[in-house]
Amino acid sequence: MVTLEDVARHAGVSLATASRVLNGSTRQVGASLRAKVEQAARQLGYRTNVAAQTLARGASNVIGLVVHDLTDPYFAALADGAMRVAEEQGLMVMVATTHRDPEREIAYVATLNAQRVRAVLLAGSRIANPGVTRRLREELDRYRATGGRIACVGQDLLGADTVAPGNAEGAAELARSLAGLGHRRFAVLAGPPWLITAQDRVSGFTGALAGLGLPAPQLVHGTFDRDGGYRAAAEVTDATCVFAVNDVMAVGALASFRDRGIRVPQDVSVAGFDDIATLRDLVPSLTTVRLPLSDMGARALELALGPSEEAQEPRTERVSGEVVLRGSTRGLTPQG
Amino acid sequence: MVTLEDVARHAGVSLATASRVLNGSTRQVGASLRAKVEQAARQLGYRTNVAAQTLARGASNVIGLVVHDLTDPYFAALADGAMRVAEEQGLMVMVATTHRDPEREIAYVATLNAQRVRAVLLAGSRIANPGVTRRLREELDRYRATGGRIACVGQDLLGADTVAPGNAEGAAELARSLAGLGHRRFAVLAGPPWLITAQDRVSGFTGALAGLGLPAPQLVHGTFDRDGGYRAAAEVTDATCVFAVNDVMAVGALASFRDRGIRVPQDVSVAGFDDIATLRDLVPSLTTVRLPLSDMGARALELALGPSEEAQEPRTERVSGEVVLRGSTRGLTPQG
DNA sequence: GACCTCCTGGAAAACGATTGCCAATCTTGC
DNA sequence: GCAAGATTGGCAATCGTTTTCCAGGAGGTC
Repeated sequence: MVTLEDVARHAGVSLATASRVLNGSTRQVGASLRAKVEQAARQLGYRTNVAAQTLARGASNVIGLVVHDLTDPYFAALADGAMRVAEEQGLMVMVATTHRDPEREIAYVATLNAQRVRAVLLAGSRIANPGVTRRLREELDRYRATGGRIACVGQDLLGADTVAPGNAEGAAELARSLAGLGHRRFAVLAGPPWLITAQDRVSGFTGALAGLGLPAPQLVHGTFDRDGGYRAAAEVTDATCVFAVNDVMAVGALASFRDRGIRVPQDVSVAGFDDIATLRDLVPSLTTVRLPLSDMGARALELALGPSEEAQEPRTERVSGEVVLRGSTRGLTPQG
Repeated sequence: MVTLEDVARHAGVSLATASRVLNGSTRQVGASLRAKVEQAARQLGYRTNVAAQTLARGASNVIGLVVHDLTDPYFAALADGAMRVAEEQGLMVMVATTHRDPEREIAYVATLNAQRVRAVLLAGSRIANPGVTRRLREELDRYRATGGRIACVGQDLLGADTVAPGNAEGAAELARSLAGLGHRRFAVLAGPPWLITAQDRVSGFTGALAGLGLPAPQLVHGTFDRDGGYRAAAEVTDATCVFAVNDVMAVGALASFRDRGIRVPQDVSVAGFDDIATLRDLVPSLTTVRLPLSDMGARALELALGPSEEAQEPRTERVSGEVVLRGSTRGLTPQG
């Protein structure tokens, strides 16, 4: 294991000089010594020991990213955006997946705190559970107290900088668009009642329908994934249009209808949310609300790394979704 | 910033005792002191400084994972499997995405070496470029020389433990299955010529056709992603069955045919490779070769962490793919 | 030529843990 | 009741950097 001391000795300089040459420093080093050190480092195959560097500097070059599930393209896209920014800044990314277990989320924040990561990004919906949220906040506060930076993608519930997708607004806009196509009787595949992202999308959707004087939609709860959409779709009765609160659930719904011989969009229209890139080639192509996921991930990291602005209010940056009408929804004659 | 020394003082014990209580040690500590230390740690909100721990122990609790692109579900599935094992072992995962740039891959290995990660997992196809491969090997050797462990998913080209999918064999088996359906004239959307995974799948496929006495397929090269499949499909002439060397390309091919009014499978059959979970709900559902991606990622990490078996030959573990015939391919009458 | 400033190089003190060794106490077998 | 052995606690060295401070030399000004 080659250490900086080896390099210094080999180059005939002091430890301090070697350090100044090889790792950024404000101090200048004379050209001849500088060359000697660089050559010695190359010859010996020296690699900085980042642990020692982190210890000495008191700051690491790592950021932590906590997501629910990397195989969910939603989180993969967020992660991709965050990693793009991280690379630009010369930072490494430590990824933790909670698989939707809030306890694990808390534990990972503690672990990332122990790692003294520069910033923690929390992606994914908060859950409506005051006890868990309080303990997560405590853990985050502990982290923040020692200089840690935090940003979230999702709801502004943790007193941290947040990139907040316009879930309610996007769903409302979608509801109005679908109503504009002539739909009157809706069902919502609503996901888990405790998931705030799901809640917001449901309430935005139903609120907009109410605003148009339309009857309340049928709500079917279930899991937030493909199978949840599949199962929930089977319980839909008497609707011309089904809104699944995310694209992956919409895919499940499409499969469910297909398996039962119900045609989309002829017999029922289906809409989702997120506009996952991998799913854009579905047939029928999915009407949805587009979120700029990769940019949201990137933006969240930028927020976290931005100027600390001590004691200032945490910033919340709203991102609005854009309704994209595609083949999975069809227009109805006014008589429906 | 609470340090172990603060905890020790607060508990009225020595640094050594506090360390032994709070971080695993073979040494026993008496019950009363142990309780005092634990309480002090809790009260003060102590979090181990992992950088210091890593430095003192000379070993970190982090593994590095190098992938091409996290938004590609292939890599997401591999990463998911690796992270499952990592969590079981109490390790954190640092993820680096190369976006298929081999220079970045080399640079990331150097960075992960500097981080003194316990193991590096290299996922994704090697490229057929001796110069780059040599420099990557040099960097890996440097890492290995200091005790680093390495495993790959893909080709056994780096002298490291490898989980090697049976690309050639799987493609050959697929070719035989498709021939069994009556197909005689094939096209292969072959991806980039320098990508070894793509090469292997192409050669396995064409080899099997030759073995059956069938004419060589039309080869169309292109990028390894959805758009590559889309574009390559447009150049196919006179084939009853198209093999895209991965599922994502097959999705592009399906879209291309659809856009041009060519029906799948009535007018042409399409097959892919990998059996990506997110794409299982496509219509027509994709004939493909299933790889246990998540398990492969998990296995790779297990190999890397396994007993070091000094100077032993690197182990290569073969994983075979399983042909899954689905709706995107149809049987032809013997006359074709 | 004296004095001051600026610049470069090195010695040594952190940074926050782990752990080898020694000493003190407690068991245990006789 | 005592020696030998087993436990337990603490001191201090160590891990590989960064960075503060100090010393010496070069260059500039009066």
